[in-house]
Amino acid sequence: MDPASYNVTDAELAILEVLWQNPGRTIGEISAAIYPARTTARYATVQKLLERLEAKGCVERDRSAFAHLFRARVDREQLIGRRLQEVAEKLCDGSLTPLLLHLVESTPLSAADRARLHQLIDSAERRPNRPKPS
Amino acid sequence: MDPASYNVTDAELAILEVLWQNPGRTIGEISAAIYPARTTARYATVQKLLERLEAKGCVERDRSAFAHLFRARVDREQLIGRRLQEVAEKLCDGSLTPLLLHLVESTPLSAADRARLHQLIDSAERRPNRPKPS
DNA sequence: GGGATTCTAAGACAACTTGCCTGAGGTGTC
DNA sequence: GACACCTCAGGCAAGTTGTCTTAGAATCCC
Repeated sequence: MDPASYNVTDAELAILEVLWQNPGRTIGEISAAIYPARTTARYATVQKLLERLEAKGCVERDRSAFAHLFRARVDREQLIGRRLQEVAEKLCDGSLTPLLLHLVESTPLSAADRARLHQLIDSAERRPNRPKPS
Repeated sequence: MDPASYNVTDAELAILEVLWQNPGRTIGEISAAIYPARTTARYATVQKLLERLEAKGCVERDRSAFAHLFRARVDREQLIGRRLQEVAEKLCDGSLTPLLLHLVESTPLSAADRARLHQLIDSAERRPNRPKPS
């Protein structure tokens, strides 16, 4: 697995969900948030998953304290972007546009959604390159 | 693997690509299209992949002839839809709308793309349910 | 009709992934 | 110094994935 590939498994994602809501937690805290009973085995499982997440660049570890503190280095939007990119590469020759068209055709949209989309498309006109998510 | 899950691997996708372009082919023909040299081993590999694709409901087999004829039962759009659904379920609580918003914000669009999107969004208003892809 | 070719069917296989766990030791705290 | 909690290193079973082997049957061609 090359670094920064953000190829996150289900169990790893569960940990990221915890870190997104509570940044800077120890293994013990994360383990307690996911599993009700705090056993040594569960603890080690979380540890291993965090180790893999760190190797993938999805999590950073603060080793200054005795109990290391973990923090997510990727947010949900980045993961979404990565997954969409993968789908595009495998099925659409790398282009995201077919995905976009597919979603517009197949997603039921509220009036508010439609209005927001119109607005976003127009603002994209003035912003041809990737925007910062503010 | 439950049927109709459309969980297609890379090697299986390569076979579907062949079948999309040439419907109703034998294993030998598919094998020749993917691998230049037609060895027994490569033949058996294609055979196994087709067997798995059939189990997933992605391919149908016509056993009436001596050499079975294979045909894709899913098209590219269905695969795209399935993958997008998976991403939505894992990262967006099952809703496709966040994916759509993400793509509109991050995909560089041509003027023609934007015009087409505006039109599709408006036509979606009159068609709240899933359309047939004609 | 017999040999070569092509086919089906069944299964073995290694490499990898994924989620989980064990054990051996360090560190802090009362 | 006993106890709780921590790190680190590694093992493991089950599943996935792409590949290959083998055995035997149908077909083709001279």
